Amino acid sequence: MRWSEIGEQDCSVARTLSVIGDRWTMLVLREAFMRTRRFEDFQRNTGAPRPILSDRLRVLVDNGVLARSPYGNHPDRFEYRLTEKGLELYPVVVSLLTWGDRWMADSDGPPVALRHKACDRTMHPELACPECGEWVGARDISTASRGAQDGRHPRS
Amino acid sequence: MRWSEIGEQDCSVARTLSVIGDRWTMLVLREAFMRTRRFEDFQRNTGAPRPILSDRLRVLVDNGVLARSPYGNHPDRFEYRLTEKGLELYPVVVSLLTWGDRWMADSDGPPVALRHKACDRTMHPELACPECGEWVGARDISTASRGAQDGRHPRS
DNA sequence: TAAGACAGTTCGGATTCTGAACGCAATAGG
DNA sequence: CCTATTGCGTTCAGAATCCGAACTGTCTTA
Repeated sequence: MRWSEIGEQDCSVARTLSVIGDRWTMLVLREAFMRTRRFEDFQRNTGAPRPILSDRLRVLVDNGVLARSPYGNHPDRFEYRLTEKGLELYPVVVSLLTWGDRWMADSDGPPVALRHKACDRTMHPELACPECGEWVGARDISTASRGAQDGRHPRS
Repeated sequence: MRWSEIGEQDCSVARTLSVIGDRWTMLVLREAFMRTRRFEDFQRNTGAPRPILSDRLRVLVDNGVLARSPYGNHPDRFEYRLTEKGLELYPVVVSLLTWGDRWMADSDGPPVALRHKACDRTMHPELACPECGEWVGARDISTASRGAQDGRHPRS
């Protein structure tokens, strides 16, 4: 199977990756969450080659994760902002950051700290069950696939 | 900048991606969380080409995300299991799944449901602040970078 | 008038990916 | 005993991507 066909899998993880699973894309999103909006800034901060960045921004816009809107004129200039759909990728980016802080940090400690505005404390968000409020980890959850009687075998 | 140098950025997201940011790797992890352990099963379920899968498994093992242990003999056979380090990637995978369920589902609904064992309910975990217990989204958090006086410019 | 910022696009060599085939040991079937 | 079949990779060569450098084109600033 080709990478370009992964979105066809009957799996929400695969379908998500078909939009944001490319190399560099996640770094573009990191920047977007850090309020980067312009091409040059995305390029400088992510380090992505220009043709790649150009392509990734296009894909994200086509998929409604970023919105491209004009901000200057003569010559026309555009900025890229997260849409509501894009903002909901925050848990993905934060989870990557949290894991990196825990397992990949060097002796200087985490490069960036997260502060919860409401309680004014530094922290790493964790997953909890919205039904009962308990914290959840890998061992607290089981999966049930939609019936396989349709001949397909969903993965997740 | 080349993708292979991504881990050199002073950023926890980038360092995490240097381990799990390759194409196919996330699908391998999805399988690992669904209790897939053998090469053939990873291959069948992810659809990754064999040489790619072989490489990705090696990288994950080298980075301590998966453990490779013998389970048969003559010929030697090995299985791949998540380590503690690997299990902590659960929030990343669940977040991808949640976003896919919300934004990429087809008319059949989510292919797989998550059940919280403790309260026996179907749900999607959400992020909360471990300090105060409040639910948190992108707008509830601010970032503070380690001082830039060292000449480096951490991204996150 | 010249230089620089900005937002891309074009080009071609360098990397990666990918499907098909192979290797090699054991096991199952006839 | 001979022949699949399963399992776990590796090898190979053509195809697809990547990526650095250079270029385009329009304004702004010196």
